[in-house]
Amino acid sequence: MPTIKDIAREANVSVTTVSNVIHGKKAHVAEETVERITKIIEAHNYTPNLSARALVNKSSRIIGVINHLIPLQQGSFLQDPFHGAFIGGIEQKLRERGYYMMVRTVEDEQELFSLFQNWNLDGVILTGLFEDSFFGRLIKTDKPIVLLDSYIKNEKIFNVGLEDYRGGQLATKYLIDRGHTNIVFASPPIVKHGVIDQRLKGYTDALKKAGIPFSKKNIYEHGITIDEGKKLGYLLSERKDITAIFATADILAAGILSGLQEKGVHIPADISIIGFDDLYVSRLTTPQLTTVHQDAEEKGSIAASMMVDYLENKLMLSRNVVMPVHIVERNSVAAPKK
Amino acid sequence: MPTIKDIAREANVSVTTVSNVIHGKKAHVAEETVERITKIIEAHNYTPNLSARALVNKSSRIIGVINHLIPLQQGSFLQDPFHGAFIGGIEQKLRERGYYMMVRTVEDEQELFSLFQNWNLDGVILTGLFEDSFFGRLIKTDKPIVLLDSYIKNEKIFNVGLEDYRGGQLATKYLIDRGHTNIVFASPPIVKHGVIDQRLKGYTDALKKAGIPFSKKNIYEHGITIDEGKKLGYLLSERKDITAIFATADILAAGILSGLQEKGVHIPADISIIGFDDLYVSRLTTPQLTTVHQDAEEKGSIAASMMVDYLENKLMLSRNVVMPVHIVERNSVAAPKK
DNA sequence: GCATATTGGTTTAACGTTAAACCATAAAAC
DNA sequence: GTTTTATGGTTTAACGTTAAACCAATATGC
Repeated sequence: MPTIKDIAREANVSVTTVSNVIHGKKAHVAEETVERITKIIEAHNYTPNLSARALVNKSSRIIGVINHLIPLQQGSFLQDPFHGAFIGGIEQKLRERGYYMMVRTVEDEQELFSLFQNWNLDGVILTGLFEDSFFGRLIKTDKPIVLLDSYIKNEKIFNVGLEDYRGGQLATKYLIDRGHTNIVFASPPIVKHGVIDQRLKGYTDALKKAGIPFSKKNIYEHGITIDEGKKLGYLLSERKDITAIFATADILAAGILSGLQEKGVHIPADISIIGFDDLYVSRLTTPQLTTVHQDAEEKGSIAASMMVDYLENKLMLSRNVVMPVHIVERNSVAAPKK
Repeated sequence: MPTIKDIAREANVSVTTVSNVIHGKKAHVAEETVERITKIIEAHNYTPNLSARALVNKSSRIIGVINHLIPLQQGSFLQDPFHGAFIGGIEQKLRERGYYMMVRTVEDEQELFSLFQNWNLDGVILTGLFEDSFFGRLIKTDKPIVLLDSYIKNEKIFNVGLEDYRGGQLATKYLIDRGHTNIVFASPPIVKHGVIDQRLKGYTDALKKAGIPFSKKNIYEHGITIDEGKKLGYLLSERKDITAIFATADILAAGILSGLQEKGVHIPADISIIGFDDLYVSRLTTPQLTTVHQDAEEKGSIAASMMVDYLENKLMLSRNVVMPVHIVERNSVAAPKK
């Protein structure tokens, strides 16, 4: 409630002097005055109005966490556990470093840019799919942009990604090493230059290395919900030739698992499944899912750190962090029946 | 990038006239002028600076979505699927109605109040546990406060809650109706006047109605993670006397299920389990969980609607929405063995 | 034909903060 | 003993927006 003017009045100084105290500019204010003002500030629990600050500084300490609405998306992106964890990681780190977070979905570049300008955002962390043109005006502002899992390459844009290719390879090799040769690749729709695309490359390369022919019949693109997974499970229960499934999302894997089980298929005895993500989902199924681990929360934390490090001119580790993956062995994979 | 001044200059009018056009105050501006200015605004993609607006209006159109950090909480509250869905519901509704969302964790009343004042927040939606004193200063501002699942009663505070008592009763009765008499109540720590407290009352009352004696030995308070649930599952596998478990969170139920199964207990043949929440978690386990359904996303949506309705002087349905629960029957409950 | 509305604006101050430029007074320099 | 430099401030303008108060020209009332 009190403003800098109230503090100034009570201390019998100008607002500039109070402002100087707040910003620790000791050059122009006597030690004694600093103390006096500090006490008054504390007594009134005064904290500066941030809208006013944003206005004059053209910087708000707000980071926009933005999701690009994709056509088929239903519900908020926050409901998906991966994004929940990711944004959770961002929230914690931003708070720790004294920044604020505005979460929003946008439909197009104009909406993104307006949001950015109107709130004097200090940077944006973006999730979803974008084309280069999406950033045109944003880049010119020289404010930091961090993308999640993007394969767009641009000097001015940061990225926090994952070893998707390696993950795909690892998962496939894991199955091959256990004797599987007829492996289904189940995924949400494959978008050029997207993460799934990379995982698919890992899959095909792993097959190639093992001398196993690639079959288009083994690629299934599906919606990424439990129910869609289940349907796919029913479908796959008809495929007597396959012995293993690589699902590029745990939630999908869980659905498939459940669909197969309903049709009397035993996992992993009849069919093995390996997932991707290692959200807590993967420990809920019976059998628990063997899966490729990634740390969504850590991704968020790193995205926020990159942002703030840049804003504060700190040394940045990298402009393109690629998080490692590893396989977590649980109980959904076994050797194929003879 | 352009400001209202730029628009005014180009249209050869004062900024007030532009402002009037923006706000649709036709009283003082000629139809022809409105059109001319509108065109210029559109040509430049001009949108008003919201920090400046917030400053003069003392209102930002930002709603704070605030979590009160509880001592033992690890990680961000966003990671928990219930909160993810809840906040997802808020996000969608606020966007739909032209508001912004600032998500943040606070440690104490001072932090909450400063955040509120400094950003000229239009209202706050709070999750977590609070005492009345937490709202003292906030209430005086007459801005809307919406609480999630709170049993604090205060004329000035809105609430979006759940039929927790009825849920507890329903779940317990469901088990009793199927022949169970020795029923464990498993929950996170029971806080006075909290949701769990209500569910517990529902449990005890259902027992009483059925003439089943209440036994303190059947109450287990535990951490609310899969691993904690699992441990509890191990523990409960020793209790040869019990035939059913009512877990007041699906995530806990899932953990218990898994712990019991590891010890060779068959669900539901040996022990029945009923959960609470009906997050998608409950469809992932084998067997799938029978559970008390609630709609977290809808709760968020309603919380946001109450907020905005109040801000816009719309008729509000209620200041204390209590969402209904119902039981979703799946496969984790059966009659006890003779 | 003079007072009164109406129409279509403009001027001015304010919101709370920051920062550049300015200004006394006292101490130091030579 | 005048000039220079610290020290410890203050004054002023600015950020982009809104809204109350003002004003001139024309139309209307009787």
